[in-house]
Amino acid sequence: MAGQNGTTPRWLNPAEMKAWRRYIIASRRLIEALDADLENHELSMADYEVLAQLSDAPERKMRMSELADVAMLSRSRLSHRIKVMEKAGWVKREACPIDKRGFFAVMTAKGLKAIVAAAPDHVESVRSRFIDLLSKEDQRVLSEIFERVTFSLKTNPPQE
Amino acid sequence: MAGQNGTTPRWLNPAEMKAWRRYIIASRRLIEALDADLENHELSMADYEVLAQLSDAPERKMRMSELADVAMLSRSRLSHRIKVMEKAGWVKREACPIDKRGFFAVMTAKGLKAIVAAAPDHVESVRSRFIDLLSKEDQRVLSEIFERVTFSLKTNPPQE
DNA sequence: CTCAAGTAGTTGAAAGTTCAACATATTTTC
DNA sequence: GAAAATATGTTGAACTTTCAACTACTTGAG
Repeated sequence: MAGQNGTTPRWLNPAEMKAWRRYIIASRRLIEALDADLENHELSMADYEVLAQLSDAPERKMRMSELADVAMLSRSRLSHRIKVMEKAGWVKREACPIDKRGFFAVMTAKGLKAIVAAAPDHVESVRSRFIDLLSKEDQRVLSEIFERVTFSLKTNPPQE
Repeated sequence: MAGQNGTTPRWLNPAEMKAWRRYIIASRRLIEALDADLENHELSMADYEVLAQLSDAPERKMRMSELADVAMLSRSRLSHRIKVMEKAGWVKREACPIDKRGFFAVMTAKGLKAIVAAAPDHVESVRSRFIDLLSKEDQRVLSEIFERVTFSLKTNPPQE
């Protein structure tokens, strides 16, 4: 765990504080904006991610737990969400014949249509609000930074 | 608004895609980890932010709507949250004598104790999971990037 | 002064998320 | 090959967040 011991805290100096606050605040606003942009297609970012992952999967279907992993949702959350998306007609469930515990989420034609309609706008949104603001060098630095962050989290995961 | 016109979409090239996905995925995991670290103090990031802002305010009190702004919460959400935090004994509400519509959220001694207890751990958590992974140059680049993002969002806000 | 418009904040209901418990099936172990 | 341990996925309840409506007050125009 982080901190927790009795040593004096290593507070952030001004440059560190600036980097941290700008990053965290801008990121929240960015996500908000991307979400708002997607609203035109009646999709949340999470729903978009689910559909995008399905559209890339072989036969446009994927086991629930794998889908939960790649879309970074808890199983429970995915299960609830798929129920809603099923009602909207974007996906359906299909029992797995090999593992009788398992289910596939399968994208429907309507779901495909929805993601195909949303994708260009979403990409344009990501581009104009983020990617286009980065130089090639910025892209490189950013990739490296967040690769390090991910690696470090893997090495030192929270909680037990 | 982004996209929405009939031109062919400017898809992301591999380097752009890598930068984007690493950033967005690592950021989500980072937030998760920071939240998990805070759980030892029975605080969410949002509650932490509210208490931190209050502890910096004159007399440790702030008008509801200002607090909502600086903590990046909707008024409604803050209102609900303050109700819970009041029950926990961290804050109380106080009517504003000048503007009779208004209320202050005021931090209690117990609230101060909670944030003072949590802050060192939280800072250590931010440090070890993020700041310590950045060189001075990384910090600088990051600050600039996200300053641009914020500026661009201000210039070109979502929705209407 | 008075009325219209705007601002502060709360509320309850709806929607979304988390949590723990559960049913069912598979895998492992002895 | 049975029993124990694990894995898949769902469920309902509790909690959180959003949304739209609302009250009460302030401000500004004429």
